Amino acid sequence: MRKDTSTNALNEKQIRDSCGMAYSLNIIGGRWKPAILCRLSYGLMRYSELKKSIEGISERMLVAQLKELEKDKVIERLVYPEVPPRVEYKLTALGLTMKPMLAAMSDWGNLHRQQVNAVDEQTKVVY
Amino acid sequence: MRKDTSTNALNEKQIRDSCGMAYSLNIIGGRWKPAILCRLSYGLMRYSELKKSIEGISERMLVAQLKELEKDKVIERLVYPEVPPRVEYKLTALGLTMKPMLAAMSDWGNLHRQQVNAVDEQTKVVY
DNA sequence: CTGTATCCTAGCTGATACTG
DNA sequence: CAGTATCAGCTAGGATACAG
Repeated sequence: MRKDTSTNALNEKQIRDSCGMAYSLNIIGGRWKPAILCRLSYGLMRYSELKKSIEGISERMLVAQLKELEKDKVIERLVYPEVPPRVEYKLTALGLTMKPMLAAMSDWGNLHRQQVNAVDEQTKVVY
Repeated sequence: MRKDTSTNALNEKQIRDSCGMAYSLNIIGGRWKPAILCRLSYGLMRYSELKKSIEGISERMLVAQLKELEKDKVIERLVYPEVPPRVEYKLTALGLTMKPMLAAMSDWGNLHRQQVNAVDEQTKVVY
């Protein structure tokens, strides 16, 4: 394995890392999945709770994202055959393994957001 | 702070977490930024090296993503007024603080990808 | 070598209405 | 309550040619 040219040379590990990251993004990326996963990381919630808590999401998108997450086996759908119907969503065992990653992402985001606010806008804090 | 109803109740921390995560995704999300950040996390690279190492990316997208990352202050653009021109990209101090998050994401992705391969396809391993 | 400029497509996303 | 169905718009992304 040659040390190669002047600057940074590609190696297999970097390629794999990039693939892994892209793979994670495929699952947790997009506009709504972070919000869903974050909420479910605190415990199970039912459909209507998710819908109410995630401001601006349409039913169409909520259902679509939940389905994808279910397909990827990170969340689980629990249907109770009652009237009125009740459906709950929760992280699977695999989903729970994402918590460190999710935590790292929200931590960095919150920290950086604060810094940006502090530098650029001084007082503007939006939650 | 009431304990609220039957299942999981929203609280301020969850909202913030979700925002932080979405904020991170705004910066590192998309199809190409993970690949770029992963490579630069190992050290500086010049434009042509990035282009060559990231298979399938067009010049248009590479430039666009690099510009966004620069605007977000996570990478830095170093221009050497030479002939032929040379431009290098590297993580900023802020960009370096992302490394734990990036590592968490690539680790989880690689691990989960292996599991999926192991369960669903036995032998198929694509890098 | 390091980009711009132009045009084009596909799929994500939103709004709304409807159903078991 | 927990979804489906349909239509339409936007924008991220891709192909190609050109420029400093």
